[in-house]
Amino acid sequence: MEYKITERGAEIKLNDVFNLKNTFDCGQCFRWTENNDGSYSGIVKGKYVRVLSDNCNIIIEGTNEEDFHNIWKSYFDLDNDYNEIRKEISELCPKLVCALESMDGIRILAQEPWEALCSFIISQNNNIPRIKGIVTRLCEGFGEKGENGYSFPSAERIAQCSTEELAPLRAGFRAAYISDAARKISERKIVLEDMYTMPMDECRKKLMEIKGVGPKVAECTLLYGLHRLDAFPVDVWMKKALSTLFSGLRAEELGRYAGVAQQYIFHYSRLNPENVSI
DNA sequence: GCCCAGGTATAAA
DNA sequence: TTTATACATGGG
Repeated sequence: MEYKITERGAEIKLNDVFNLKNTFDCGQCFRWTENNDGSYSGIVKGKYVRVLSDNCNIIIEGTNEEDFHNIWKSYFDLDNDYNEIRKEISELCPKLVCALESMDGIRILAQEPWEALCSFIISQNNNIPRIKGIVTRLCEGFGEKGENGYSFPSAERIAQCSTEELAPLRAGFRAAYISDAARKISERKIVLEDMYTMPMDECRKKLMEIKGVGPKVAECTLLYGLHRLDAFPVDVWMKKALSTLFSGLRAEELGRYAGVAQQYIFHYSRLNPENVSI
């Protein structure tokens, strides 16, 4: 990865392709919006940027040297070469080559842990447009207002909210889960940042102490919020895809990049729904 | 109206 | 330990 910081922002040359649409609209995040020209805008840690991509060349518009190093380099996983990751996955599991080739340029974002946890609690039994709506109302209602939009509200802020205050989110039964998560995080009964290095089984167990967090939400939090690329969210679709499209493939076969593989499997199964049903 | 949405808590087999 | 049902809401 090479880069230079200009007046415009960070201009980066990668070894692998960065496909914005596949990355931002694949269901791993809910707060990036596409602009008319195909670029995307979003806010992370209260900082707004616009991202443009031309295959391996990307521009993070509106950032500076400091934020590039402290936020964007890790957020966009720029130090990982996804050609290398795909190569490792395909050597470990040749069955997946069709999936790896089906969707070029996906990256697994390193989102903020609390935002990921909260977002995936909201995602349960829900669809992406409505998840985005709830997350937007959460930010506009309780986040900090900046020049170009709102930040994601802290767990401390949400923990202060009564049931009535959360009602405008129209999150349904998930509102109580959001409250419980916010309380446990703000009281430090659960410390998400510890989970960057904790053994996976401990992380899962700890996360599932939160009401409304089951195996799926726990894995999503670990994969997308703590960048644990070995996490492996399994839902109904994944179960079906593993047993049909990939003839009995097991998660344990996928190694340290299981989470990346999972993203490709999910996409491939969505592209070929007729081959997924049992 | 009816069905479903990358689930989970709860109560029953 | 496994299997059924309710859960709030809104878009198709």
